[in-house]
Amino acid sequence: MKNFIGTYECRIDDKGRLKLPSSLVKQMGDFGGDSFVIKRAVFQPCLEVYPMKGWEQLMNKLNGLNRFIKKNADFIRMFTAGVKIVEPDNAGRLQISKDLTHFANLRKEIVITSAGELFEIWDKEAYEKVIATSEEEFAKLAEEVMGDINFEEEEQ
Amino acid sequence: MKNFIGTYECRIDDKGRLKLPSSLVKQMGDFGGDSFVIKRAVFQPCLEVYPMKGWEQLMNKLNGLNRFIKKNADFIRMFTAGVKIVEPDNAGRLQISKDLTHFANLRKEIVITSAGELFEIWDKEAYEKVIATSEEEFAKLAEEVMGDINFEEEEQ
DNA sequence: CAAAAAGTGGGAAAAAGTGGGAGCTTTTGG
DNA sequence: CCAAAAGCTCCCACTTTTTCCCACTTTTTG
Repeated sequence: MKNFIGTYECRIDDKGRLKLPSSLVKQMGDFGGDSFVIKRAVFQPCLEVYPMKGWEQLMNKLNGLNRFIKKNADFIRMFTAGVKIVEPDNAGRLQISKDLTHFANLRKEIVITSAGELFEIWDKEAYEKVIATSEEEFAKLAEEVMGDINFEEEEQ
Repeated sequence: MKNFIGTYECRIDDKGRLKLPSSLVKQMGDFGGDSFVIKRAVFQPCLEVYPMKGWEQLMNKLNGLNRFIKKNADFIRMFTAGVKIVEPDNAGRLQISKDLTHFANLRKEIVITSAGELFEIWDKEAYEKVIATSEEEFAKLAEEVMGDINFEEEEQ
């Protein structure tokens, strides 16, 4: 499965159009189809953009959940709240709807950061704040998250 | 896996292009492919350059993480902060983007230092400062980091 | 010392980024 | 239910930045 690579700085114009860096536009072309899904992120005040295909796979997983269990139904409803389909215009811009802009606190300066099969859209200020989290915290995270991964079994 | 060897001094021109020492360019050729990933280092104000192949292996590991666990998502974001794809032009220069230049405080004089499967790019002044760290501290580090490694069972 | 390699600089073409108008659709408020 | 306003889309044109290429200077090597 393809992955997005890169962090980019860009901006939103007065009409709410986010100019995607052309490198990202090129990468998006590799995902087959112009359509993408944009939605609120779960843990942070930012937006997530999924290639349609990846989104469908994710939804298939969600649909496997038993909706007769209340918390499953609740989760699905919340997870899919505010989902929109978008596609870049021919100048490589994404129209971001008002409610999403508001949710993620997007102003002029934006940071786009890739995260594997999706990318995130941040207000620059908020992004830098999150990234500037203390080194100790990152070190701790690194150990917790990566500590179990075995780097020996490199299958080149 | 190949490793980079050496420390080099070089400079950035007015257009933000970093001339790589030709010895390094030769080494880079051995990593298969012209593409490299350049990113912010996490613990130091310098940049790191990965051969694309090594980067992809690393990212494959990260992509195995479950992003519905918050600390995983946070870790991925922090680790991939400031990532860009670069490749040397045919004069052996790397274009360093504005934001990365700013992050690492790069001015004219640069030091490149290899660190195994990646190399680091430092502003010369900052580098000298870090290196000037007291010898005792280095000695202590050496014990902590290398003390447990068994040098006997080297295969090949 | 000559020739080759390494390092530097700059200009022009191409690509990326920016802005705005016109018209259609949706929402809001009376 | 209608009118006005706001939101969105599509299109075109202009400005800025980046990329690519070429040519010159400096250093190294035999």
